[in-house]
Amino acid sequence: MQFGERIKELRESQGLLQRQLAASLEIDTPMFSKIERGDRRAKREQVLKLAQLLNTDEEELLTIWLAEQVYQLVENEAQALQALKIAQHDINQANTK
Amino acid sequence: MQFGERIKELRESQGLLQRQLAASLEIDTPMFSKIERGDRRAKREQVLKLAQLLNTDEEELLTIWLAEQVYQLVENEAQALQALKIAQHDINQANTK
DNA sequence: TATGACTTGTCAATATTTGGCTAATATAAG
DNA sequence: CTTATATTAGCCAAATATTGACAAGTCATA
Repeated sequence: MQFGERIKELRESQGLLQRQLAASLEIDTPMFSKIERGDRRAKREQVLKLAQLLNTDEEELLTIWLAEQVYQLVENEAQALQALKIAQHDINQANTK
Repeated sequence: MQFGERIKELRESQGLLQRQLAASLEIDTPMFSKIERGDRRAKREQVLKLAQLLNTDEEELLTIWLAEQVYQLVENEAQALQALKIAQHDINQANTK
């Protein structure tokens, strides 16, 4: 599930329009549309605001938003999986330490 | 093993100076120093050139270079591990498809 | 002290991202 | 067929981030 898809799903389930959420985020509607379609990425603070506006779990949104960025960073690298594995290991090290 | 560390290790094992590699990369010595210490990140093309200059495996360098970027992207997020897991899954999907 | 290797700090150049504006498309109602 | 509303597409400017150069600093050694 992509970030934009999820936003759209939540927005529509609550009968909200793009322009309403756009106004709350203080961006224009075309910009919001692009975020929803994955054409532009949302900023972290926008993700947090969206979680509030859509009455949904902040962590869930942050997770898929982050995952999408990681994916975009490594997607066309042959070493993507290896790199992710190393990063995972490093995070674990940092956490247990 | 960090990217910069590895570069330094390889460089020293071959008796090369920072200014020599810097010249080959067409950057100045201070810039190279920063890359080696992890203060600045190398560009992808610089990684490839370094692999050549240091007679080492291009894939190995690319892997740790990529891993470092992934790490920096997620390091201060509580959802880091979850996000990495999702990204991994998405890469696998894309690969098998 | 003098020299060579490396590091630090700051600033300008460059590239990337973000957002706004206008116009286009789509859908539905009259 | 028009009109009205929602969404999308394309383009350009503003804002931000990245990259690099330069000057000055430290450290080690002769």
